[in-house]
Amino acid sequence: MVECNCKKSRCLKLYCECFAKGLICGVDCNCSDCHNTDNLEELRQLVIKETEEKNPYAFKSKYKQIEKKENILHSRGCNCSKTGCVKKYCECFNAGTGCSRLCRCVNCQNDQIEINPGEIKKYYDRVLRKRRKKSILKECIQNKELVEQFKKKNID
DNA sequence: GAGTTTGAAACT
DNA sequence: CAGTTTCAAACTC
Repeated sequence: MVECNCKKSRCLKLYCECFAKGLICGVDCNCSDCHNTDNLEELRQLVIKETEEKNPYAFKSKYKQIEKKENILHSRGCNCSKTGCVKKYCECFNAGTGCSRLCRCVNCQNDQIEINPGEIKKYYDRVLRKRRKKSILKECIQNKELVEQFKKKNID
């Protein structure tokens, strides 16, 4: 069960675990000012679209099955510098998998997953973060009436 | 439970 | 692009 405790993201950023998994926030969430809801579906879809424009992999799984191996690979790698990748702060460790050449971690004490040099490109999801001039979420934060307009659209 | 630490996501 | 800030979860006490 995915649940979140977001206070500031309105649950429409990837910081929100529900949103990041493509889910609407549920009854178990303890979020504040949540905009990741059924009655704001249209706004939600717009933000999802924007997020995907910035990063096409945003809603794709970060975890890939390696061919002919049991291991799962974190396709973007981690960047841990302080925890040795042996705490749940590390997305690889948290997923119960090892680090690999895709990671840029320091003093890694996690298990290592071997990938052939030639396979690196195949597994690596290059995250290009395009900058946006305006985001619909930002507009909503600045102009609450916009949110109300989105809500009304769903009442009909 | 309150406060701190961490690294992904977001931003400049 | 690199450096910085924001964020919510992981962690500590």
